[in-house]
Amino acid sequence: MGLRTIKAQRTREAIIDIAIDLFENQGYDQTTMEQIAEGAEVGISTLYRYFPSKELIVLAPIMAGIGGLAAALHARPQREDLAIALGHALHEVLDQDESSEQRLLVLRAILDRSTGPRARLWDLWHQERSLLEEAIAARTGAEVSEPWVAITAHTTMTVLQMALDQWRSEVPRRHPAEIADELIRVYQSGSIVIPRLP
Amino acid sequence: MGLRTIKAQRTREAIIDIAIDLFENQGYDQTTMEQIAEGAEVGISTLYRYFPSKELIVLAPIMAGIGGLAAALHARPQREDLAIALGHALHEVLDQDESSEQRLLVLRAILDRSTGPRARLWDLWHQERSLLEEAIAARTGAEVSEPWVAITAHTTMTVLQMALDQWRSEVPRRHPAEIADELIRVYQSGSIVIPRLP
DNA sequence: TGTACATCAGTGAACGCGCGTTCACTGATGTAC
DNA sequence: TGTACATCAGTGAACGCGCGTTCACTGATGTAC
Repeated sequence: MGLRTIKAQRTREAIIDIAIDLFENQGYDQTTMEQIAEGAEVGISTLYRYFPSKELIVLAPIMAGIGGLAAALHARPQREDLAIALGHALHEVLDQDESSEQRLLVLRAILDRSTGPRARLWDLWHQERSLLEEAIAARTGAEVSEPWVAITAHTTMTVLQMALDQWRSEVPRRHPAEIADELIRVYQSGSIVIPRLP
Repeated sequence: MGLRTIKAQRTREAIIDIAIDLFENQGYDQTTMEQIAEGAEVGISTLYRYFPSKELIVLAPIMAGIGGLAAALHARPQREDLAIALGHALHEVLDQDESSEQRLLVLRAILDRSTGPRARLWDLWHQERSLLEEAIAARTGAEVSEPWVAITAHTTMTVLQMALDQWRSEVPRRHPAEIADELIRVYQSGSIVIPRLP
């Protein structure tokens, strides 16, 4: 990697770091792009070279971590059973190193307090689910329109989401993947209450 | 109801009608509050008397229809089995008259094309799920933190969401509640693929 | 190793834009007597 | 039934604000020879 690229990465990191810092301390809405630029010691126009919008400064690092579930499924060997492959994919996405875990916590705390980006995050989740549906269909040869495909995708995303939610609220924290396993066991126990026909 | 109230409702309806019309024909982002005010023949400040933001003009009618699942559950008799009560609640929320169904279709089409309000809608869904968790916990005496409560709420919301998604894509359209019933049957058949422990 | 040129990160200043707020005001509707 | 007052929908015009865009430019890094 050339020096130019390294410097560019440093700038990008600097922007994210200072932005998260400001968002955390004075709130997302109260932080202006001007302040971020000032803090990162770059011009405002440089900000927009790296991030097309203010929202994406917060969301990019989150999606780098959480997104990619569909990709993880694609990467599993073809002959592997779908349910098992989904389990592996979940684990891969939930395996984060310590430092990104810390950052994730801060980011989610910021999002909880700012509707705009939080809502945008849900939108990205929905896009990811859509991708997952396609990946499931592609792997099994099923049509995306078949109900079970959507149900499987929904359920998998639910496990992912619940695992992270649970993980955030725990003290002391277990590993997210561990929590996901527990949830999967609850599902498999068959004791789930779901709506019944009236 | 007094004349004053009636007139106010008319104004509110006029605003929504013209706004939806404009959003549909020229796009949400391309429509300004000024145009809406002009079309509804009121001042801009009047707009903000009825809707705190541009987004809520689109979302208010949607949430009036879809929201209220938690409330519907609360309204079910206490002694009724939870699963059955959830089934009823779903039906009540999905039972719409013909005209609101039509409007719902237009609204969702608008949302599909405009990230901002669509994302906000997901956020409202999440809030509704949160309310549903509380309602479930309250009814059963369970703690909100118990995993099965969250799973049940998630699953119920999923059925609701999938029913509406499926309904939107069908030609000819069945009744949404009918589709929900079919989904419930798929769930109960036990043939759902969910992630398995690796 | 040096030179000439290409590429690209970063600049900075100006600007358009539309959302949402504010406020003192008008006039119709509602109510108390 | 009439009068005096209270309430509240609607006005309109001005404004703050910050996001995102634009563009011609600089200077460091990269590359071809």
